[in-house]
Amino acid sequence: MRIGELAALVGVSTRTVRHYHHQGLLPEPARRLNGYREYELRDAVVLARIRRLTELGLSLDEIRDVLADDEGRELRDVLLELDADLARQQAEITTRRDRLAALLAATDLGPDSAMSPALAEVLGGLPAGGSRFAAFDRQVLGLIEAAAEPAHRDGFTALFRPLTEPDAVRRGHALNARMDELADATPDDPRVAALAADLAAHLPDEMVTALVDSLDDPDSSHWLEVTSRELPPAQQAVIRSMVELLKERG
Amino acid sequence: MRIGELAALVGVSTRTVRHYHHQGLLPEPARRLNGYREYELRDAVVLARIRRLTELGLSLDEIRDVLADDEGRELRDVLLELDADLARQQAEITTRRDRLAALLAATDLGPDSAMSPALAEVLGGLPAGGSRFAAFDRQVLGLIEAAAEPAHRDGFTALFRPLTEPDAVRRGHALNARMDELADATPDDPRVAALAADLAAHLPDEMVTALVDSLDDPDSSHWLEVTSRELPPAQQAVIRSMVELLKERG
DNA sequence: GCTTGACCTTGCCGCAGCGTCAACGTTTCT
DNA sequence: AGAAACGTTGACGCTGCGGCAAGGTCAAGC
Repeated sequence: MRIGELAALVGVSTRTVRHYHHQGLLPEPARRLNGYREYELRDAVVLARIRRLTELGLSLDEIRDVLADDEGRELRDVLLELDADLARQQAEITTRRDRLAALLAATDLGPDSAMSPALAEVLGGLPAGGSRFAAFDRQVLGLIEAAAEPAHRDGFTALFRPLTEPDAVRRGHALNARMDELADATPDDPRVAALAADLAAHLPDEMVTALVDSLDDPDSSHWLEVTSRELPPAQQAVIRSMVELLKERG
Repeated sequence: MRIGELAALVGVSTRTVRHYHHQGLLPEPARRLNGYREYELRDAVVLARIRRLTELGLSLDEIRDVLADDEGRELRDVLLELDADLARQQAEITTRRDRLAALLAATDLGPDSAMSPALAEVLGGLPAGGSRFAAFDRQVLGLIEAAAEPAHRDGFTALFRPLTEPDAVRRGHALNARMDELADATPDDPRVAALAADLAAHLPDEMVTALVDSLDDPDSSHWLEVTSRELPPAQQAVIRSMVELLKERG
């Protein structure tokens, strides 16, 4: 048998057969005088076994090990491990499809497409008008939703609750406006402390504890610092001051 | 923000961020005087969106298209297509796990590990003794099981039925022995025609039709020729003769 | 004898999505 | 001043082959 016949017999390409030779999976057969490889039925049997194992999802390395260890319990171990891996993949795909479905449902509703339904609702409550600070809110909320660890997500989302709860939208509008007014102020402006106090006052206790817990993690406090870094100084001062107040409460 | 901060914020490596720049997914930000990239919050938001889409399973190319087409129905189309793809993958993994389970169950039973339970049973019925031809049977059955198209599998497996059915094992033993006797005979030996007739006589009609159908396909008849090629001439003659008899019956 | 076409040979590039050096400059802390 | 921890570009490595290049070989038909 020449390589083309072997390949057709088993249902692979000649390129695949040569690849298996190169990887040491299938031993190189004898050559004819002209250099052609000359296969026997045994080679086809081995090749077919290799194919069956690859179709099950084993890597070529694993198959080489299995074939080398000559039919022992090695195969069982590899197969069990593979099954566990496949189970993991199944669960992963299910998760992804669930998120996809949620995302598709959200795109049917509104333009805030690439976010979770919960966040889209929150953003819908944010005043869309000319507030500069509301735009900042949106960016940070989007980041938290997409990137923060789930453990910290609740704490940080809490920071924005006073601006976004349904019966607080108008109050949130006012708070954002007061932030906007501080764009050109200095950090020692008296309105800074006043606004920080008002923001802190609107946070319910359980959210404060979640937030304070998050801030214990150095990664998270760095998160807060980096995101607020491009705000004007007075606005940064508001946030720092508010966080201090919350830490005292927690 | 420098690249390390950005990466930590979103939860990726700096290598990943640079890779996205290189692929045109994330625009290159302004540089500081020393050449360092200087990021803003907007970049983190975009990066986080890219991550969410990759985690859903979109390719970087697709994500680039989606981001470019700026939130249109493009996204919906891609997501729907992706969901279909994931559904396909799920089905595929389920199939593989089913086969894995069958294979694991088989390895619990006997040493003929990498074959289906049905085939393992058949092989168990084959005489294991010194018959050279029985060894050939094993090889070809293994090949058929693993490699032949399912459509042709039944036809070819049929060829071996007379040797392997439970109440025919002893007869099979005899037939194999008669094949062995022909190892050094010439194709015109009278025992060739006799053995071919006996083999053909033991095939039930429905198997004959399946086999003859398979032989209409040029691929399949080539299959038969290649596998028998390394047999001694008289044994090849038996098979050719038997196939002729079967064609007349079908 | 010559061409044509279907085989075969080796060898190297390409793919996706980064990880992982290498070889070097910058900033920051001590 | 030196070390640690950043940053820069660039190039190779991984999987499982597909595809191409640049030939050599062989059977059939003119």
